[in-house]
Amino acid sequence: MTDRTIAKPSAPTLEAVAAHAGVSRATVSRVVNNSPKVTDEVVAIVNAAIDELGYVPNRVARSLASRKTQAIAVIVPETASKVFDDPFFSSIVQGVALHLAGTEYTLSLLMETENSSAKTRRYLRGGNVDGALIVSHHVSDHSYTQLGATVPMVFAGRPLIPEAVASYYVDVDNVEGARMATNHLIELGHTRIATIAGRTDMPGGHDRLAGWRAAMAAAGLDDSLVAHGDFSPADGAAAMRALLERGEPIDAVFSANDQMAVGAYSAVRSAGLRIPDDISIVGFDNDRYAATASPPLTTVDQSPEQMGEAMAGILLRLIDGDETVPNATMMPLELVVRESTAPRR
Amino acid sequence: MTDRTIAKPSAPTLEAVAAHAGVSRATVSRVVNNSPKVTDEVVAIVNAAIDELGYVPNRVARSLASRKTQAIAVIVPETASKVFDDPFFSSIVQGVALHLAGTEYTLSLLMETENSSAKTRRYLRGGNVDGALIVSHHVSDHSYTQLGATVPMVFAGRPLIPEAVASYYVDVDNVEGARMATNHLIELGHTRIATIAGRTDMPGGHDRLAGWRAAMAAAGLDDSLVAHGDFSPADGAAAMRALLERGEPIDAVFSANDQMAVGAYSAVRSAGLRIPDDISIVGFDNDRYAATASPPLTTVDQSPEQMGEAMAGILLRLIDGDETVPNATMMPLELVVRESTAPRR
DNA sequence: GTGAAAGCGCTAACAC
DNA sequence: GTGTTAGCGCTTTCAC
Repeated sequence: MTDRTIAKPSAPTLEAVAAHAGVSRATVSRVVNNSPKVTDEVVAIVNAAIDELGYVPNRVARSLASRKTQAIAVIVPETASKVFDDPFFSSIVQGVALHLAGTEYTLSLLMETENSSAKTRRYLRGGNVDGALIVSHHVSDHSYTQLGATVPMVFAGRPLIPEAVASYYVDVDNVEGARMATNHLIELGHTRIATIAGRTDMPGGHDRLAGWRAAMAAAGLDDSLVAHGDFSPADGAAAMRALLERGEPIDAVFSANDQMAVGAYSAVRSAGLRIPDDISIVGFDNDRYAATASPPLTTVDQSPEQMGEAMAGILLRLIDGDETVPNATMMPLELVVRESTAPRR
Repeated sequence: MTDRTIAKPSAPTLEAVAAHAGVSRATVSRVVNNSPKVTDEVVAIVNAAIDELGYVPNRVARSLASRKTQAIAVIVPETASKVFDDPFFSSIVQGVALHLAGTEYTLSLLMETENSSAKTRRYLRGGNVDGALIVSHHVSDHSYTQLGATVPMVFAGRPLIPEAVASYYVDVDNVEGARMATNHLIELGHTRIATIAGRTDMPGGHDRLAGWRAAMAAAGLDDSLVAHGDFSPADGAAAMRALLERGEPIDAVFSANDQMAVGAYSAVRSAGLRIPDDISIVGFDNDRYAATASPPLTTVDQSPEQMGEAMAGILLRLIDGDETVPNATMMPLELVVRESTAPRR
């Protein structure tokens, strides 16, 4: 086999392969696309020609003709540093990458820059990709929804705006997760359970507070111990301090996310109290703050990586024209019990 | 004017704009591409038609005709989790994204998966992108070098294999950085300076050891205190332990990276010694381990973000056919003095 | 300055 | 099964 793969200046075209193999371009195209209706013999000849010439199909030409790009975009309307530092985002992208690895699709990562929203829209409408995944904490970014009619897309998280009802999204049942976390505390015998809630204008913040309320109500407990924060450790510390300063007894806390829970740790300690001996704490997210906290934080695991995988899977089905895809897909949530919670003394 | 912009299933084409504006397709194309040779009047008419129709050029068709994709790939032959967890990788990608934000280029992120090396090669040769950035710690991945003839590419880090001499890369002067770090220790009055070297089959490991040797030799100091590790904290601890067990006096240590330096911290303490009182330690990389270590680690900052920006800039010049781009571009290195180093007592 | 026409490299009917 | 013939939507000479 003359395997002379000399680096030619211009890549060989399908036409060159056809000539070399003595068949038509259509046949070469069929072979390249694994069409079943080609003689094994011809397939062999064509493949030999392909190898000999080192032919690689031009994806752009292919895309133009087939109207498929075999690429999807992951749009994260956040700065690059945020995207890489926030484990939620990075895990989702990881999940997407994982799912795509088993396919022929490639991934384009679009992050927000100054006013790149317009740039992103043009990108989406310019036929660069077959579909898009929108990942954001900000509800407002469901504004991309309108483009859903042009190109299939799947969102991470439930849309808050009503116009987006018809959009596709993958989410976790935050209400249920918060309920699980709170019930865990209740089962341990705690009765004075506070919550450090997040911003309620975000679906997650809103629903987690609702879940806590639901669990408290179901157990007939007082649900007045509420403080709010914006999901950062500093906010968690401040919220915990505020809770403690009320002077009312508190034997457990449910925090809307791990970062605030870890912030609460320091406030609890500054008050001379121990975790979990005096106060049990449960977080939400199971991010890296949770596992490395001391003591390790009991939390609700939402596996953003699985979420990313699910999003990619759904998008691909949408691209394939699957009409049976449900608008909402809920991911399972799991309580991870660690050492920050203990039975009431 | 019959301005019925009803949401058509298929996007308006350049042809539709031409018809709407009463000009030829060529003229519309010229307007879209800001050609100077079009009357202001005509430009206005065409732009009006574009707005009215909500026309967005199809990038794929454009790419096929112009033979430019306006996209570059960032290839990181590592698993997605590694890419996102290792600050070196994520910072480079951030830098690239930053640079690209000011251009019309988009970024495709390709991470390694099982046997995706072949997939990546096809991607590169398939005309998906105008150029590629290869970011890896593994020298072997300079194997992509051969493709450099097909599509422009820029590597992060100097190639170790000789065949790659003609490739483009951005790197830091590791020898100089190690020398700076070591000289800092020497200037503080230390004389028994050990080094925890990395793997010498990696350019960084090799050169940092060489820099330490050079500085020690220049100062006429003994350069026998050498231990090796594979860049992890555990390796750093083991290496430090080995150094200490020699029983020879040591008053300072230069570690080939921050992670090993932090590992050395624990070994030093287990031996009942204090940092920097008994032993001064300098790291390399200025990653997040360095800043959060206690005491904060004096280290050499290599700013991978700037490196990413530089790589993107160089690649774009290469794509533009700039013949004056040098093969090697060295990024400045800076010593960040923190509290892990102190004058000899 | 503007238009006509010829592709870019491939896929997709439609014949044979 | 295989070849023929049109395009996909745009850029780009080349005339005018």
